[in-house]
Amino acid sequence: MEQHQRPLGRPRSEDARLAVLRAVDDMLVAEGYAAMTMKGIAERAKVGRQTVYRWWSSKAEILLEASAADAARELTVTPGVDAESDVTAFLTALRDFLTRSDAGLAYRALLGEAQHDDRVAELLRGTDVLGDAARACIAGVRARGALAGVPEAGADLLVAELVGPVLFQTLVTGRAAEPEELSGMARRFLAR
Amino acid sequence: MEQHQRPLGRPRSEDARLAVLRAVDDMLVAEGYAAMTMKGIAERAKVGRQTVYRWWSSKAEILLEASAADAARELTVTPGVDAESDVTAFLTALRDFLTRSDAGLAYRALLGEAQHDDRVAELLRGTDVLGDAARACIAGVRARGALAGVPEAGADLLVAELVGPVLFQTLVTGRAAEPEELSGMARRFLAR
DNA sequence: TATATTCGAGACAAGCTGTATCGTAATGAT
DNA sequence: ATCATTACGATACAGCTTGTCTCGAATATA
Repeated sequence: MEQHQRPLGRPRSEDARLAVLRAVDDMLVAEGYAAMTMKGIAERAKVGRQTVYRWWSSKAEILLEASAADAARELTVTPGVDAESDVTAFLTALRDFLTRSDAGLAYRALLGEAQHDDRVAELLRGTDVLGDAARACIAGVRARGALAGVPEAGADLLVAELVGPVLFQTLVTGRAAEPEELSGMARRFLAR
Repeated sequence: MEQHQRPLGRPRSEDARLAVLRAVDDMLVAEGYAAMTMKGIAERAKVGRQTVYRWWSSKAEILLEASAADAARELTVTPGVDAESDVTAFLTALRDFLTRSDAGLAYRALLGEAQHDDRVAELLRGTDVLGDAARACIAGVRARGALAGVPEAGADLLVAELVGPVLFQTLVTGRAAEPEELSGMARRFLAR
């Protein structure tokens, strides 16, 4: 009866996969998203061009795979002394992610591409790092008794009000929020 | 002494200029930003390719010129009965702009491009339609006596907290805010 | 008339795209 | 051991866009 637990033929090369992910990571920082090409990625990874196209259909897809894990890790905040400090810590992590981190640079590039490519938009909604991290933060402070008067129903709205201001500052003004601004946002967020 | 009030040589063709702006507007809706090319724009406008490059250096620049005036107009809100209704009206206009309007589609494409092209980022900050409109809204409600306890100093922060949530919903979740959500945002914004 | 600048049109080299094909390598089935 | 199947790196290929350059013609000023 033996069904193939492994598919037929030569197995996918893990070396090639990692080389491609690595190349994309490096090139994003070194040359920027716009200058990155599928051809350049293959050459930098020392990999056949067809091998890239076989497993990914766009540079956005590669970049997402290369940065999603880092993004989630950088946005995970360990609980502190109280709800307000937790929210402040999350907003600080969010600011650092969006303005300083390589994974954040990748996320911004992907979010940008999503604005004029529906396939990338879908892709990005499949792994909503920002939303997931924000929801985790909100669940944490709820477990502490904060936001008691706020119904669970409007969870998406809460996420938007928590993440939106910092996202706006990064995306449109290009300015990183100051610590006092972040703690102010956290205080007002919890005082609703 | 007669200094040239008009520069020497054949003057720029206004017909060609308008034809290019028109072509970009049409193509954005018909084919999307990604499919738009400088070559395609010139052909659609029935204009020489060099003529396009002579006056604009990228499709982003053309698109900004083609949509900035519409954007500013769509984000201008006439004062209503009180501060809260004014803010709600602004947020509603912002939502409609970002999710339904052609000019908003252009703005999202430009903001997206700005995330991986520094020249577009600079360009966009030169004419900050979202920020200007938000500041106008805030100045309006301040003239009504609202936000009295909030110092003028943190104006940028106010703009971010006003615009951020709706921008987040549009850009990352792709969802248009409900009217109750918008009025809730307006109420909380004024209650700080 | 002479000069200067723009116009539409198109040539041109360079680069990327996505697919196809080559011979080779690695794995499972018989 | 041999075969079938799939992935591998490498490369060729047509099609497209890019940005620059050139051409003759048009339209303005001096």
